[in-house]
Amino acid sequence: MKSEQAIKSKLEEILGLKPGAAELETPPDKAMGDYAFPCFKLAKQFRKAPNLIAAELAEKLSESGLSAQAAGGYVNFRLDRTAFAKDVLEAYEQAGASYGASSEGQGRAVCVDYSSINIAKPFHIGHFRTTVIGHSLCRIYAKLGYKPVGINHLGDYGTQFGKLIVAYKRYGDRDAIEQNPMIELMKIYVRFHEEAEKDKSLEDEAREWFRKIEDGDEEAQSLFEWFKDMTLREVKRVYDDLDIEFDYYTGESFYNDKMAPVIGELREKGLLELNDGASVVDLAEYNMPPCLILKADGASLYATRDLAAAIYRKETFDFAKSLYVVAYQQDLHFKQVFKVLELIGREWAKDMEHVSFGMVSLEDAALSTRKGNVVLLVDVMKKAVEKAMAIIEEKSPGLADKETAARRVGVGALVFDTLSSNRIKDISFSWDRALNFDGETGPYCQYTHARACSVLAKAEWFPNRNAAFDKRADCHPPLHESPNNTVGADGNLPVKTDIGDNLSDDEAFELLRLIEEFPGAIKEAARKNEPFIITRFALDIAKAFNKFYYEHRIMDDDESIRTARLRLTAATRGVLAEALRLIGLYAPEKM
RNA sequence: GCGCCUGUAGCUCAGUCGGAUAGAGCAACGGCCUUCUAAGCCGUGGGCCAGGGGUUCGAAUCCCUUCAGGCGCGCCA
Repeated sequence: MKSEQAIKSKLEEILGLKPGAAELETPPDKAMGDYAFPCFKLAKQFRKAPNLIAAELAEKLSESGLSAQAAGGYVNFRLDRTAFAKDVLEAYEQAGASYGASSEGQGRAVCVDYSSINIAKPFHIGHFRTTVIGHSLCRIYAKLGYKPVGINHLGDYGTQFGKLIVAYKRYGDRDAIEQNPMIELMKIYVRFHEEAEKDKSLEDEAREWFRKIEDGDEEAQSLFEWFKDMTLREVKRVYDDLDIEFDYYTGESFYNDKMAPVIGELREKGLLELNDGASVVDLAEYNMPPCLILKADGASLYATRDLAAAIYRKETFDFAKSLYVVAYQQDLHFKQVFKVLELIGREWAKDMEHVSFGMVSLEDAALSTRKGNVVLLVDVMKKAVEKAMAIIEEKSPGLADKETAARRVGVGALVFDTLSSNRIKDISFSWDRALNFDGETGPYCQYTHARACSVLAKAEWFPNRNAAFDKRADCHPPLHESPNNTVGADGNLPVKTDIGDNLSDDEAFELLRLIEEFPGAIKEAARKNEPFIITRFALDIAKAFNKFYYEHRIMDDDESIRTARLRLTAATRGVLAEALRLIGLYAPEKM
């Protein structure tokens, strides 16, 4: 029996079930078989004990040449591993760069609103989650044939900037701020809040300055632009290290002149009602508090801006999906916004999704810029890279371009750590965990990749070995830049060798099974908007490879064994590199 | 008060559509480098799946309920 699908079809045929009805499971112990079919549900239908059904089924299946065995109420199957190995490797080698890719997106846009930093606020570890989740989703959707549109919805609007100007004019030192913008701006911002406790007039002053920004006052405007420039300059360094590029930096202020139509439409459709002077959309019918659209003084609010932004994005990109990678504190806000869109007849409201995630806390205290209780991302990155460098100096002193390797491994550890549990879970930031390079970590996966590369290099099997490759020898590029189905760029290596039963051992089989599962894992990650599925996959395949590597000598003296194992190594390496790329990690060739 | 989310090993977390004996990593302890990278591999110990009821042949998983924690609930974003 070659594949899971073939087993299912046969079962359905014998039992007279409709296609797709038979579900297979994986037995708890490999010795039992590769797939299992539980017969308990059939007991009622056939009025027979499950173990009897299993026994009869196993007999019938065996008659038709399958390796089926009854065990209690289960029928266990063993695959024809030789044929399976051939199928999986050929599928991979044929697809090459596009293995796991699909065209289901048909080039349609998926808007991903993520990272969305605040101007003049430091990039702290709390922002890291939205940044890496959003980035990974962009790559996953691109893999499935969508066109991701990465939007950094800047927090560039609000009285906070009035406060900052007041703080700057009172306590700011231009040179100090130029030297170390985010830290210094944070300091004066914190000081503003301390002083404002004592002197309420500061708040009024701040509101006045904010009004001046909006009115286009020259001094206010230029100060604001200065804050914005410094923030973007600093944050782009972080994005460079993470290999992130945004398509748009259209922030909140971008929608200032785009809210009138939607407000008008709400009013026209009779959805807007006055309540204590404010204009709201009542959502009691949907078990939600009212959605505030306009303040009593007529000013717009957060929701107003998001409604305008949603409509703008639909009109501009005609998205298939529009995602908001924002912490779960805003669950209600997005529910309200989506509902209001539905109420004004935007049927595409169903295509919007709040990709919410848990809070990041610091030693049991919430992160708060205002209180100055932050861990800056640049500091964490710096420490991680230093640690990676120290390990490289110790273990691979001869490595070329150690700086790049250290940066990729150090940053990779942080990204991987952030993507290594379900989005919804809260995270308590821990230096120990973030800087751990052992066990289920990014460096572990990267190390495994480098190990595989090392074997392939030794066999002179490295894909695409050429001058360009040598220049970037520190770090392997994504799979799509380096299709490794071109095994033997030297042109003298056999690709279509007969695998025979050289890959029928448990360790090779586990790897083949994972390679086969990769395309499904990508789809599931997209369906759930959960990059963690890919993180888990990367760990699984890395573990399986290390086990394989330990149990079997890849560079065996026997040529047919060696070739088969090298093909498996090449495929594993390619899939692992691609999995890492999908969650935003580089896969170094050496480390 | 109301709503949403979370609760699995000392710690951090997996656990698919309800399936066989609940799995990893960290930390602790003990093994494995003259063979392809030891950032690795193997082993040992560690569990009332928060508690209680129910549905089911079968529940960590579904339903009800209690408890604990987090978040949100009109003029911030």
